[in-house]
Amino acid sequence: MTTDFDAHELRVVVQRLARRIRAERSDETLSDSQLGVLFQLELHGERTLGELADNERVTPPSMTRTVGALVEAGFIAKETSPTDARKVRLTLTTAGLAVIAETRRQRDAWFSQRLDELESTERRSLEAAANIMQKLADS
Amino acid sequence: MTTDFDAHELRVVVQRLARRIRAERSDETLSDSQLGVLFQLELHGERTLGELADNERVTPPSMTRTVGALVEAGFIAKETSPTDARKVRLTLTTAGLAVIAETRRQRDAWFSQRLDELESTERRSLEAAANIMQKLADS
DNA sequence: TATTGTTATACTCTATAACTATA
DNA sequence: TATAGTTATAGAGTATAACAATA
Repeated sequence: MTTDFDAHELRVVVQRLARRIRAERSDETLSDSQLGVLFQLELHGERTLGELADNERVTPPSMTRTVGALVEAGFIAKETSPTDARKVRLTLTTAGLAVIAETRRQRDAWFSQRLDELESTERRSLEAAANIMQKLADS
Repeated sequence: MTTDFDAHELRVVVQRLARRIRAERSDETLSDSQLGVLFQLELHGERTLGELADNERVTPPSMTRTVGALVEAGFIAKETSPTDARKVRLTLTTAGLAVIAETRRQRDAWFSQRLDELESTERRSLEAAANIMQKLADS
């Protein structure tokens, strides 16, 4: 079919672009797993340790360690759940919110700049493709 | 401007899709760094240890270890450079070529399947965007 | 002397197994 | 008994520092 194109080529370019974006993070104070936890908490407001471990696909012992570092750094708060004393309730602190905002700002900065350099038709192409890629990522 | 859209949204979806593709690799016998070396050797034919370390952005001691594992597994061959005895010349073996082909096949399989489920207009959108993303990744 | 790669050692992140506290 | 989380311990992967071999 004439409209078909190479799945391989698209896959590779998506992975390459993701690596390029990732390399742009200049502030290296937090590991990927630590950032993942902060973004989870931003999304959900509060989470238990087990929920975070499931979401990030790591084991509970790993999450205990990751959470411990974030508590020590002052980015998240940890307290026993009021309804079930086995559980721990984790929430973002003000400092945690700030570090998320700053990380996002850094990551977006490079990308925004590149987008600004494109033709408007190219931006529209990307906008249309973004929705389709969202579907692919969710499947 | 009405044609502008959120750089943040596009960045996130690219990263999410890349993670999704990556998660699809079912054969977990090789680490990411090991696979990176094999793909480098496929691209360049032969490399020295230092060249591989630079390309993969790791230190020479790390690359010594990675290369050692690949030599032991039989995927690459290691010999002293004929022109400079300080250097080691690394090349792919037949088994190395095979494992690259299989990895690529696995990664493409999931993605091809998802693309087949799209409308042809959606595929055309992605095709157009792929070229633009290539430019972005190269910038 | 400078360069290429290796060895020694340590740190980070992750895992499994065994344990404690609570339901 | 089952569940939530922690502690003990080990295995990858990476780094810096010190070293050996070669240019």
